Amino acid sequence: MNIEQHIVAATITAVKDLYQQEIQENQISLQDTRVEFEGQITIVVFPIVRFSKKSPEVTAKELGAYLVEHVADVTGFNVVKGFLNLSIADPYWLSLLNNTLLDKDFGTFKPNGQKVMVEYSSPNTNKPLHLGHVRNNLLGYSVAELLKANGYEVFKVNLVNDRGIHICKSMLAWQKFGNGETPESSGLKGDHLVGKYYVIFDKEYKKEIEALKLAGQTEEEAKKNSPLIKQAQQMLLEWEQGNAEVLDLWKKMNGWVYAGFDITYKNLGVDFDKYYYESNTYLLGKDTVEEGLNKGVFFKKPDGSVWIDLTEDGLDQKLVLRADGTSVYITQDLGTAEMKYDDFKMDQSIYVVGNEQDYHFKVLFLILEKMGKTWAKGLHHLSYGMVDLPSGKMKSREGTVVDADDLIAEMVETARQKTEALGKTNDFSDEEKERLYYDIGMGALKYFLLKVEPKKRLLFDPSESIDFQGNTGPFIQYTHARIKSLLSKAEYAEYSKATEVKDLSATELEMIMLLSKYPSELASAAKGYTPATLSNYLYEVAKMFNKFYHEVPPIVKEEDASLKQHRLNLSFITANILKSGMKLLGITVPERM
RNA sequence: GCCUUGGUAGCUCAGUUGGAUAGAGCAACGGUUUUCUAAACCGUGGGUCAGGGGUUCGAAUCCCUUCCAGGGUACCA
Repeated sequence: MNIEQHIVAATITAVKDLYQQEIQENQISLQDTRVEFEGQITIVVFPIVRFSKKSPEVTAKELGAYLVEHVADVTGFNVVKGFLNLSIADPYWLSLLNNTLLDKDFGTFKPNGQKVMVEYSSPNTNKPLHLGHVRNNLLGYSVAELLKANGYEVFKVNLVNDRGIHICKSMLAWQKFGNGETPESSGLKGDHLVGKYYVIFDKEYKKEIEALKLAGQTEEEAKKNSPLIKQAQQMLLEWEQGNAEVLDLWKKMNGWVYAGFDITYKNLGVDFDKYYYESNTYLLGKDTVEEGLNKGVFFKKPDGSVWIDLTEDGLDQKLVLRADGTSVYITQDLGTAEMKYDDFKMDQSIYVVGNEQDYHFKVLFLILEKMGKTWAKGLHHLSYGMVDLPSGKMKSREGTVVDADDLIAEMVETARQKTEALGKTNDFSDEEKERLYYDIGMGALKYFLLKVEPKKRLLFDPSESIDFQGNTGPFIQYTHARIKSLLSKAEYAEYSKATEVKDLSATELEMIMLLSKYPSELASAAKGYTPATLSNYLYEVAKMFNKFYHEVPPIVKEEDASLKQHRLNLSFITANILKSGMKLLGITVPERM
């Protein structure tokens, strides 16, 4: 039992002894004591007043006296309005540091036997990745790692959208205007080359629409009648019929894209346990529709189209199969969900997809539940906000996107400039330097994106570079490197208890309290599927260490061996938390920088 | 129209099951290096928590309402 649990238990018996009343555990509210008051743990007494039938101040005083008498580590108290501030003796915190924080298993969780799938990235193979995809990838990766750290068995899955009319657009444009251009001949990364033709298609398509409009057609007619769009549709049809020429082109161009994606994924540091391809799954779901019809979950309209009526759930009627028997988006998602479950039998399945699809997933999950799929309750849409530019939305077709590869290169370059300006890497080898600039640049980028709550939209201004100071990745990386340097200068070999230490400074005490929260931070980050809370926690830890480091005399020169060991122990656990926590964000912390 | 998510300092963001005087960073201004890495530390200024109403001992947080912004809205994904 930790001190909080002792206090809660003692408060329950106190209410019994003092007021002859039964209070429930969840009615007792504990919080950290604000720094301006004495004490470490505060009981909010307002909820207890209805049991004591006395004023908040009197209740607090009686309870405080009771706790000092009955709980060993509570050594004093003071009352400010309705708040009972408890002082906990230093030996308790020292023992917490020596026995809990420095335990080898601190901050780790045992396997919990649960399986969870995280589907993320899920790119289209007609264009390169942009900043929006970067947010998706980092979020998915980090959430997967967080779940792993919490004891789940995790499967990372990438469902690649490799077919459809948009893919045919790139293919058609390349065929017509490409003159056989290849990544080799152009020097372009494969995904960028394909993306170039996607943009060309759109440009030519718009030209045709304009021409048709001049010839008297409406916008709508022109969009339908443009020869290019008709050819693209024809190509899609041929693809579905297995036309060898079309399939060859499709394979060739997708191959270019995958080679490009591999590089971007590697730079982002993300990985997958399994890839699914829509070219293999797009026909799935028709059996599910049949099953739903038999179960009476769906109904057929006179034209033959199949629907579900969700009006009783506050939603609309939703089409699940076209009258001609072909699939819509949700048809294949129904089938794919089933297939994924058959493959992995997971307890939870998380879809990392932007908030523009909130409605789609609400419907998808509801349908599966109505069909009686027991696993449907484990499905979760991790919805995140769009990344906007000051000018508004990013649009691939119009070229107003922040390209992922460009951004990564810029971040690394900025890291190089800033680091060299500080002159700290003069004794680094070239290889070490490159590695460091990459780690710092990516640290800045990843932290920038992950520290914001997923569901909030995110504003990125390309004209302002991402910070390297303050609440940033590099600040935390720097703090880690600083500790590592300290430990090595002090020839800190390994942890041993510093039993002679009797007193703690205010900052040391605060540090111990903060560090002890690491496991619960990991748990709540995983529970809420949000790396943002962990990010902000790690920032607090780094900030606290820098304060400690600054106000304490040089530890390396400390003559009191036990005090020195104690301070190094504190530094050591701080570095461990920063390193392992940042790793869950996908960020590498350098040993020196 | 309807559904949904947001709105907190000049900017970017925190803010726990409702708890004490709403916090950080950036930007601005001032200070700190004969002391273990100054990507750091300390300080100053900066707020109608979008507006209004309600519930409560207590509301940025819960409820109602208005405004603003994003997203969705029956055969795109």
